[in-house]
Amino acid sequence: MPRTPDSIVTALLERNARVTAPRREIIDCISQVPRTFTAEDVCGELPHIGRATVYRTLKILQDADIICKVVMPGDEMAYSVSADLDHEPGAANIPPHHHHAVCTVCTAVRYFNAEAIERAIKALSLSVEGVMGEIIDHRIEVYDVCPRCVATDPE
Amino acid sequence: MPRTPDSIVTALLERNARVTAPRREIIDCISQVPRTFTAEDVCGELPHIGRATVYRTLKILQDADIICKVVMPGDEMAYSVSADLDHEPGAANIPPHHHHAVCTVCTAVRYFNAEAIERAIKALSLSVEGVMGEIIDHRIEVYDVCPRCVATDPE
DNA sequence: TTAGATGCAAACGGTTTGCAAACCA
DNA sequence: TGGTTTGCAAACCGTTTGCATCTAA
Repeated sequence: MPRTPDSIVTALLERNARVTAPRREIIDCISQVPRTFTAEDVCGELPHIGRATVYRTLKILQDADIICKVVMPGDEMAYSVSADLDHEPGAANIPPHHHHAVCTVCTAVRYFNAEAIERAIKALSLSVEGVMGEIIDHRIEVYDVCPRCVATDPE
Repeated sequence: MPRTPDSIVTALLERNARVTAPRREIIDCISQVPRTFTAEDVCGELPHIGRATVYRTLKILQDADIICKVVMPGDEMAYSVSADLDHEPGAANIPPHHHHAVCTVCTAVRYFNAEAIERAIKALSLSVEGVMGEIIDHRIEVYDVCPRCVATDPE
């Protein structure tokens, strides 16, 4: 379930942040595509909005877990609109633990959380004797060619 | 098996890169500690070496898989000296697939490659129906408190 | 009405580049 | 000796900040 502009506006209001015209435009801009983007991308799309406003707005959205950073194949960072998982039953306001699959062709990001991987990482602390200490957190990025790009690409 | 300055020098020579005095100093500097570092850190430690030289040398070392980038807990990138796995039997010149465990206290990086995790990620493409396409690569960062810091820290 | 948000321009920090001098193989 | 590498300084690029103006609540 992708983020709709409305759900983002609601999330902003819940955090007592004002919903201004520039913010609405930025929200519409980034929720139109499932691909990763940078602050500079948004500035390019919305040249009439001040750079500072774009950067400040993206920071707010990141703090609100509406967008998050993903590591791209070349080690650069980019933003991605988070999946709309916030209102799932039982999740309260804690953003659920998740990982990213990034398409190496179109940069579309999909979210997943595989129990098997979580279990394997927990088991790590035991298996690699003396190497791993107390595991606190982890980050996983999977790079793939997404189903749509697999279907499109001739080879 | 951590990287020794000598093994790094050898790796440079193999790539037909000259081993100059500044490069030696940089190599000694970064192989002295197991912690992550930035270009700026090296510039701070070796102020008599030009910034450009530091940046250029680190880029060469990265291209040679002697150092690599790791994602820190706050999403920033930092360098880490790679484990000296290049000359393992059968590995030829292909740098072996590995992942990072980063200590959230002292930033010490350790390397691991758990088969269980690799298998779990391969299984992903089947388990999350229609979400994952052709998996090309992946990146895992585990954040922990390393054994040494666990032993040191009072709580 | 007013705390909060905007836009501009300037400052900032990290990184890259051009080029003459210095150096390693 | 000749092709690399260095160091400096300037350029560059993405990001942040100060401040006067504007605006959503």
